[in-house]
Amino acid sequence: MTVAKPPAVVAVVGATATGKSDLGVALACALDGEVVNADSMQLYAGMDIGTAKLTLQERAGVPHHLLDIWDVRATASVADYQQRARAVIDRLRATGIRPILVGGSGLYVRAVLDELEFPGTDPAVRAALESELAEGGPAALHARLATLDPVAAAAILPGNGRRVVRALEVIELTGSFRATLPAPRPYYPHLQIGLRAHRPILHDRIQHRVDRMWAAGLVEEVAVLSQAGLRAGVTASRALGYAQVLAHLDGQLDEAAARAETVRATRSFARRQESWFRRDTRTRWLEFDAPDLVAQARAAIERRSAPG
RNA sequence: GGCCAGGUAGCUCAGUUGGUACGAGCGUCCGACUGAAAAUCGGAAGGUCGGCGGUUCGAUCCCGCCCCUGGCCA
Repeated sequence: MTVAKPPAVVAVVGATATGKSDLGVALACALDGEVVNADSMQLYAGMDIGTAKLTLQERAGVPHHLLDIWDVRATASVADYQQRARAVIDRLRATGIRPILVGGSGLYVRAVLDELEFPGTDPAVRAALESELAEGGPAALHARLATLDPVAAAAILPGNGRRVVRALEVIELTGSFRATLPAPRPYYPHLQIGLRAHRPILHDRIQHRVDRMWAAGLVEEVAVLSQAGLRAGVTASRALGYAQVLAHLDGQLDEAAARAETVRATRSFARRQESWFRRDTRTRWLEFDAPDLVAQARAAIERRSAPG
């Protein structure tokens, strides 16, 4: 009687609008798996249309974990996500269920699949640094970082106030800050499948996706969330589509401009996603529109699982 | 048909009172990324300065003609 080994984690990553969610469901069905969300914005309850969250029907009976776990007013936290995602994955693997991690948030995926420990945070320290940033700009803070941790300072560009603030916060808490990602070391045995689309096609798909979001009532969704405190959330209020519609509701953009700006920003985001996942040489890239996409993915997974 | 404004990077526009375009924003391409990452920041490639002729040592900038765009007048 052999005890079944816990299944390796399969991750489906890539740029937005390449069909990750659908492939995730298909693989879950084929491999007796369940989907674990790795999309930072789908973690928010009520953000459905703008995050292209799969409907219950589209999930086809496959359990989806870690959707709708945060209130739109809450600030996102990779560390919190990491802990929750690993708890879910541990549970699934222990019962022989294949976890299919699906999402385009690079850091989130990385935080789950590989060794990565996030130093703590302190709201008071952070707030103080942020007000300093707002008043004096990033240069002064970066100069201070250079005296406290030259290595970190060298790795963070002087104009990047956001990262400089975080670095200084961590230094105040722990004495140093690691500003470069370590070489990946797997936390779980896993295979990362990347879906890829040629840029012009991807751009076209993004345009159509945004059109569909508008037709499906994104403006109304944002209006409702606005009542629920969306503006108070530093993360959710900046989400693609949501930020632009909020600007429109505030009269800063007309609706056409909000829509065009959403397309523009989403394309730009897709570029960053590709850049992130491309950097990870372990990613197994598949063409998003391959007729036998699911079969290709399964083959890759079987190869991964094969002994030797 | 006449008058006016304008034709400079893929787009929207700066600029040079004649001496190799300091261009900018956006787009495009690329990169970084450890508790906001759908965030944040950086780099690169793009121009025969509408066409033809003239003046000049030299013209994107001056002159002439032509073409195109927008507006006004007929």
